[in-house]
Amino acid sequence: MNKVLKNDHTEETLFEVAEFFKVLGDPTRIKIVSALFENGELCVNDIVNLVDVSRTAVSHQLRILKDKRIISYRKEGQMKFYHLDDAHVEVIVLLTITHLSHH
Amino acid sequence: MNKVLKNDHTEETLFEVAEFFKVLGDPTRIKIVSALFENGELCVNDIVNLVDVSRTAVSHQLRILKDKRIISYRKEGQMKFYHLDDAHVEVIVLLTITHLSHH
DNA sequence: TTAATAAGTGAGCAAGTGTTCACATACAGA
DNA sequence: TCTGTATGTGAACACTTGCTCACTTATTAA
Repeated sequence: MNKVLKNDHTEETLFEVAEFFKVLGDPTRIKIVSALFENGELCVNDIVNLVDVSRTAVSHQLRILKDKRIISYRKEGQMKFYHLDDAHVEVIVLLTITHLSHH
Repeated sequence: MNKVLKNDHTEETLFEVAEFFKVLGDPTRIKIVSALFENGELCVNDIVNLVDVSRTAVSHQLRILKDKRIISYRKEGQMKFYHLDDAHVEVIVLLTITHLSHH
């Protein structure tokens, strides 16, 4: 109690970490992210079929994931092919799955 | 599009992953977790001082973290010393901080 | 037993969130 | 141009969430 308490990570950094986890902390969004790192690239319709959520709801969630730089897309004709923006995300999710399976 | 789409991780597993991320996806809770892995063990009062949130709010969040098996405590007299329940959590958070800093 | 300290609980409420509905935009083919 | 397909947007709304307030429990010391 009278030892010096540490608080190395800044308020700002931890807030960003919380923001990142909050985005992945939704069933629809984590399903989208999982579908993307298992298939590499998917158009919106494929995502809708895989995650079993309405087209509109998927669109809204894709925007949130895009805004947070977790995914991006490649346009081809009238279709958009989404993919993970950063391999780190896959590592973090897989590590978490491993962690939870050991519980 | 006509290739076989993969969906290896079960709905159930992904839901648990989302639950886990949701718990860490709150500024107060991530600050508590961060304070715990930097100091090893802390009593409630120390946590209150470090995270700058009311005693009551900290109590509520400690309960959520405890229910999700992210932290546990050791009782000593009238005080409770909280600590992380699993080293994986620290790895996941630190990996995420690294990921975000490369952005 | 009384008072003080450490921590937790439950109701209430303001703020935030995810979905749906109706509508809009963008592109391709006839 | 008109039609169909692929995708996105904004408002509305029910549901969730994190905080505060008042109160409670547990432990220790006087």
